Amino acid sequence: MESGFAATLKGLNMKVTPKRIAILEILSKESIYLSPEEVWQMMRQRFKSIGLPTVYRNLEDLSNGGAITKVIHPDRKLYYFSCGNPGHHHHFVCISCRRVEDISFCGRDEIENEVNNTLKGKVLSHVLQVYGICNACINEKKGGI
Amino acid sequence: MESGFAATLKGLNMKVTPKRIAILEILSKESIYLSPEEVWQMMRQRFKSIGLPTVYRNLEDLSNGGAITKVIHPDRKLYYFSCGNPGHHHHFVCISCRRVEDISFCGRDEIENEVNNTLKGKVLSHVLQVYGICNACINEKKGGI
DNA sequence: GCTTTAAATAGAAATCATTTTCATTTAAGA
DNA sequence: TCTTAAATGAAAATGATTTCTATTTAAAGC
Repeated sequence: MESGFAATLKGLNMKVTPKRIAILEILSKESIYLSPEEVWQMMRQRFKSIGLPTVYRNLEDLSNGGAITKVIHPDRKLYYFSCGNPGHHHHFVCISCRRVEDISFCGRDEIENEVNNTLKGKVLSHVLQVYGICNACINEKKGGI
Repeated sequence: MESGFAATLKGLNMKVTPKRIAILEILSKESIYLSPEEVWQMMRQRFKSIGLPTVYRNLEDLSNGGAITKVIHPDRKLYYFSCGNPGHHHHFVCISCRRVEDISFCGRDEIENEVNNTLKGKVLSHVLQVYGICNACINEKKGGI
């Protein structure tokens, strides 16, 4: 039997390569978002030869395919994380530890209504992302570390 | 009497310079978002000597002060527009003509509830932006240009 | 108005995240 | 296995954005 990651790649019509599997493994083990550079550093522990462009390319392709997700970050750099939830939804990002959690609130209907009826326009997409402090970081601070 | 732009700058404790006034004038005349480069090109028509870094710095400072607003753009580059609405609100961005319009829907209460009660975290901020086609662009297409 | 001084600016250069190029390797279907 | 398009490594390029430093300027006090 093959790893679920191989099936994921096949589902995206991407060739199943060891490096792509490894990228998916690395991201799925983390509950936080990572930069391409950080993924690359972790890949370098597994592969004697691995180029940073390969990491950039694969992260981009996996993201476009929906296997991983981009974070909207104020510094406008690229960050990715693995999100198992396949449906449309949004994320809570902890600014202290980088943890990403799903939120179910969306507001698509209200947005659709307002754009259709008030602006007389048409909605194509929307982004919603919440920044804050996650439960673990709140408790850590309470405990005084 | 002085332009409202001068008052805006004073309110931000920024010196009132002709270039800052011009940047505010340029952005407030547009209903679309502009890149720093585009603002610079327009500034060069007014000033014989104007550096691109000056435009970048002032756009950044004006944005931090709340006098102008950044667009969240998929290409991760900087874009700014002038938004007179001082309260917390979000924007509809036309992907056809770059027009930016206010939307009143926010969802802050629902988000706050979900993060507090379900994730047991704390909300610090959130971003919401809607992409679509504005009324003018819809009608333009209907007319067949 | 004239001085003073911190802030703003120009111009040039640096930064550096990201992308491109191209030669080589590899996955996977015939 | 053989074939071929796709994936990759390494090096180089790109280009938006930022930094540096000398010069200019806004504006507060005289």
